[in-house]
Amino acid sequence: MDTRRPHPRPTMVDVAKIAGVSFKTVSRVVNGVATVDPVLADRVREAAAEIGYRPNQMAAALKSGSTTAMIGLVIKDVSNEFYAAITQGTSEVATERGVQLITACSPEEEVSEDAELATIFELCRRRADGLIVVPHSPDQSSLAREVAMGTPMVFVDRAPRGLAADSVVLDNARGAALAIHHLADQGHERIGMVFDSLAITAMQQRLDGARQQLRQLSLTTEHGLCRTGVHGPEASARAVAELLDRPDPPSAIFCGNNRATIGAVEEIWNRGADVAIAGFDDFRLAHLMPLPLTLVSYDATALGREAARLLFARIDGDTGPPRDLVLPVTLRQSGIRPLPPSQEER
Amino acid sequence: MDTRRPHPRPTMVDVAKIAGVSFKTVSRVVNGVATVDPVLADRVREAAAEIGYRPNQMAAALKSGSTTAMIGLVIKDVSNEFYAAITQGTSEVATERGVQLITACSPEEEVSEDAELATIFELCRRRADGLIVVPHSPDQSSLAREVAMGTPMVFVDRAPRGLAADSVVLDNARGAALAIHHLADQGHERIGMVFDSLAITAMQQRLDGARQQLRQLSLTTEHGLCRTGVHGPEASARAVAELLDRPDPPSAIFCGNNRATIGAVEEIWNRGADVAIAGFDDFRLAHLMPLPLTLVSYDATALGREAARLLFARIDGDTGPPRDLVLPVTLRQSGIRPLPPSQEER
DNA sequence: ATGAAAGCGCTAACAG
DNA sequence: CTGTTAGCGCTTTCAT
Repeated sequence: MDTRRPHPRPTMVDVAKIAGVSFKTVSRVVNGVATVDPVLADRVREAAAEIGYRPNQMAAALKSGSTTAMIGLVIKDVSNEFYAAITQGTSEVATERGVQLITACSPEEEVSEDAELATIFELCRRRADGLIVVPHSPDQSSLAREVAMGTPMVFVDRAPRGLAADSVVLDNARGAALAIHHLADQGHERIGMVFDSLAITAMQQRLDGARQQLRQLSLTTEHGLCRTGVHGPEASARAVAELLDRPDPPSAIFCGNNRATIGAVEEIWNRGADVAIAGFDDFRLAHLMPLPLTLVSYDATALGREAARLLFARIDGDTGPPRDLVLPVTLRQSGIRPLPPSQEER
Repeated sequence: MDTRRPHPRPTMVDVAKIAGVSFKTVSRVVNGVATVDPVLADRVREAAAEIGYRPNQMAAALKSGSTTAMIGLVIKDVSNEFYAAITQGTSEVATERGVQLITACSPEEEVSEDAELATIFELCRRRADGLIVVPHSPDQSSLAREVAMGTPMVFVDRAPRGLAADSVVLDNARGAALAIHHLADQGHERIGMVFDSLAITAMQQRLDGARQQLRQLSLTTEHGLCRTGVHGPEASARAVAELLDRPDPPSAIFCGNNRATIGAVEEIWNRGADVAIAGFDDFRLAHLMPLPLTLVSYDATALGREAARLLFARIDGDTGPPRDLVLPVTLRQSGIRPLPPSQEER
């Protein structure tokens, strides 16, 4: 492979030659050190502009103890609204600090534990100043050494296991409880539930929160009304169909995440059934869904933002005990009423 | 700032010391050079694993002519479905090549030309092997030097101006023409139009395509029926309201992008008006919109994927003339009928 | 205020 | 097959 560049990038030495100074003076000017003769500084800047000099950030970062001014973000899939929001939040804070974001997403549906580890190690090889990880592996203990060696990590949406590190998560149990409570308030006594895999901590917490609230309200928690391991809208639509086809169908459905909610909307709309829907996660266009929806809403961007803040605190030397931030959730009414012009409440 | 790391990252020398070899042998093992005594190689690997050695990729990339194995992606806002898809496509191809993606998004609504340039230069300073840019500035001529110095760039959604570089764009004019043609087929003779700022090339092309098709069909192109500079769903809803409040309202609306389409859906649904909607851009959940929709659809992920392919070809030394890839668009019916159980066509 | 020399962690000639 | 010697582009002592 011919790796010669047409016009190789100029270095400080090239600039120095043109400006007629030593390359150290160039370094000073580039770094904005004040103790440089203004005349020389101008000459250097001129020379730099003339040949299009761009300081090599990677070379600068090589000096030990210095920073690469990059942080890594390990997520599953940016095209997912939830991860995109996290990315956005992280990116905002990083940009404020002049830090670049390396986004490493694993496109595969099922991220293997090894793949996730490999991605994280790769980011360590690049000497990212820190990592924000939305973990999918059950255990993070193998990362302890990387953290100890100076790559702080913050975990999002799921606290780390086997590793003392910061995390930012949602108040999952409470959100689910709120939703169940609301449905019960509406008079529903048989509530069906649809959850993604319980291997996802958040999902387990939501299920727990919902179950506890059901018990507290003395409503049924029979197993037949609860589907788990439901992945994606299509699977959710099928699960909802099965629930509604039971001899004793639920009159309301609680969905563990937005994809499940969407599947439920599809199925219930297609049947024209009168079944109330509540779901965890808000989503864009929820307000235009053809059915009324009760959603557990929260600021997904804040997950990324807060994670970034925690991370930068660590990068800046904070050595306090791990912090677990729990972001609040609220209940929100969404969706539209089936008949456009009439504005009456249900 | 105390930048000491608790346990500084070990280097090749550290590994070499433990394995009792020269650090060059470590280098060979790490790089998988075959000509190493298997016994020594094993000892090196063992030592490396023992102390958690991670080769410093940045130091390796310092050697002239080598690559950083990172490419930059310059977009406006990942939380936008369109950009997220581009990111996803780019990421997939990059991952295949073992290349990391630096995502640089400008969170501001109005990205200044300078900010965009600064972002690109920053990525050059980091010596990204190449850049994928969704440009918002009107002119790219100031990037010529960076390209000449070895940072190839591929532009997405908009061809570069003042710079000979590859681009991947949509067949905007054709998509708009298709949509107009379809509306005309449905019997609509007065078609209103809502576009975002025409400074966005794609928007101008869509308008041009629509206008030409209208003329070809001998339909009205009166200025009062066409709104431009409409940014976001709310503005679009207002624009649509104005169009519908005219003494001679259109019976159909064509929207220049998905955000405009969403605004139109909101407004038309709220009024319960019988107005047909067509729009550029497909979007998730379009199939659950409460009104029938005709959408100009395309594979947004492919934009990123093809851009990445072009970029890697350049990185691999392709010096052919710039290529402009035009990705096809198709018309798709979406949305649902207002009354759930009845399946009759309109 | 400026420059010379050393070294960051690694790769790439060259020797041994 | 292995080790030595130079750099890569920059920052950081330490002199001048």
